[in-house]
Amino acid sequence: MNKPTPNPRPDPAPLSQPRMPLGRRALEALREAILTGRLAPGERLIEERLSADLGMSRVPIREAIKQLLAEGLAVPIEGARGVQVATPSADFVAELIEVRAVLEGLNARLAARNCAPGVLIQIQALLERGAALTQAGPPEELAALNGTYHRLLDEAGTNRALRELMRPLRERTELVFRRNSAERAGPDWQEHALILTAIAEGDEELAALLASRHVHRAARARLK
Amino acid sequence: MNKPTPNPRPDPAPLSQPRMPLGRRALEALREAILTGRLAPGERLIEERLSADLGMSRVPIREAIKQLLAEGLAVPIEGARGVQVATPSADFVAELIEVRAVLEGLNARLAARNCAPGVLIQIQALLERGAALTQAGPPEELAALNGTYHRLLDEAGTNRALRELMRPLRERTELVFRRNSAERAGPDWQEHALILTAIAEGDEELAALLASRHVHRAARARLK
DNA sequence: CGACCGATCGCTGTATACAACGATGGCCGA
DNA sequence: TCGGCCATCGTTGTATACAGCGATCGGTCG
Repeated sequence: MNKPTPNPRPDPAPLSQPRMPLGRRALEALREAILTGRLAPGERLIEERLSADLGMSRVPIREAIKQLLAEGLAVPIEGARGVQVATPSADFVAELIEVRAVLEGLNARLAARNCAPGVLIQIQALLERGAALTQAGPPEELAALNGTYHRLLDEAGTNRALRELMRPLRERTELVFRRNSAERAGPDWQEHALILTAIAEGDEELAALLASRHVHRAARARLK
Repeated sequence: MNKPTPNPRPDPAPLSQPRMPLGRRALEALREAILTGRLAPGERLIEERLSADLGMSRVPIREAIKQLLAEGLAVPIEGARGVQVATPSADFVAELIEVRAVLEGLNARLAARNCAPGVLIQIQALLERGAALTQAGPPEELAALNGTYHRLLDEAGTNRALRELMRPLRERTELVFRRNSAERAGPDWQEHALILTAIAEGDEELAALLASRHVHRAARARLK
């Protein structure tokens, strides 16, 4: 009964089902639960409870929670043991936005400088689909589209270090703005198109400025 | 009620904090080992071995290694299980520098805008001590001074989100540049003084520009 | 009736045990 | 002699067990 698998499975597994380590599955499950609000901000993350919910032992859960702490989606409970879903203060959100604006600006600048044309075309197509859905599209589809947009834009930036830093930043702001994101979708997509144009024309300065301003504007619009 | 400690207490090194959780102690020990080069870049991190070395079980070690992965000081081994100390390629270092330059620029800008005078005075004093040590000081003392400088500058920036991002970035570049850092100390300290002056005068633009350029220049000087 | 004090319990920190997977080296057959 | 297969082992993934700490609640004493 020899299972000859000398091949180191290059199968790009359909995320999170078959052969992925439990720790990673737990992480994705928890992250998704937090970002969709199924785990509300301030809610405590109890290892035992979560392990029962997800059908695994506490060990992978613990691992996932530690990762969430590193990403800033969860925070240690003030003055006690335990962890809860992050509830960033308004001050802290402002600080996050300031950093994110600068980094999105850098990313747009790098994209304008280095981006391969193929990626630009992909983004262009995505933007058109997004603009069409802006009016009547189901919210979760729009959110998914937004995620894809940012992933492509990261790729366009061609800076892995930057990519690593931006992902958690985006998730943290998403965690805060999730509720009021739908209504702002229209202006957002318009600005995205402008940024893309600047990138396509190789105008570093303009692309950086537009991207940076976009972050500030989008945040302000959702805060009032 | 006396403490019946059937627990064998092998703490011959009470130096590293009395009541700190083991996971944190492991993390600090490993981080320090990596940054000082006692764990060389490319060296594999074996849980069992490290747990024996540090006198604890694999669990806290595992936790620490996961954290190092999140910070980028360690990376998963390509195409196999296991983790090794990071060995950033020249390309990746360039990307790190680009990001760091932007963030140090932002930090200097924020410091110029918001910094409390008390912190400035502290940094001023530090710089003078550093300048004095530049010629003949022992290398590790200079390194410690440099660390203190950056911590104070972070505090001056008054942005926690930024602080969180910068620390691992600095450590990753430090990991690469460790060897050739001593000889560049002189010019570094001079530039530090210039940046501080700009901050003290509230000149955001200049402070940001100087800080950003300083990162690029220091990196270039260490790469040739 | 109120406040302090102690037992209980829920949860996390840590250790140990076991399973699974891949790598390595030796052995056998061609 | 060389190539392929098999046993073994090293290392990580996962589960379970236990200890310790803090919070909560009930009881007793002022």
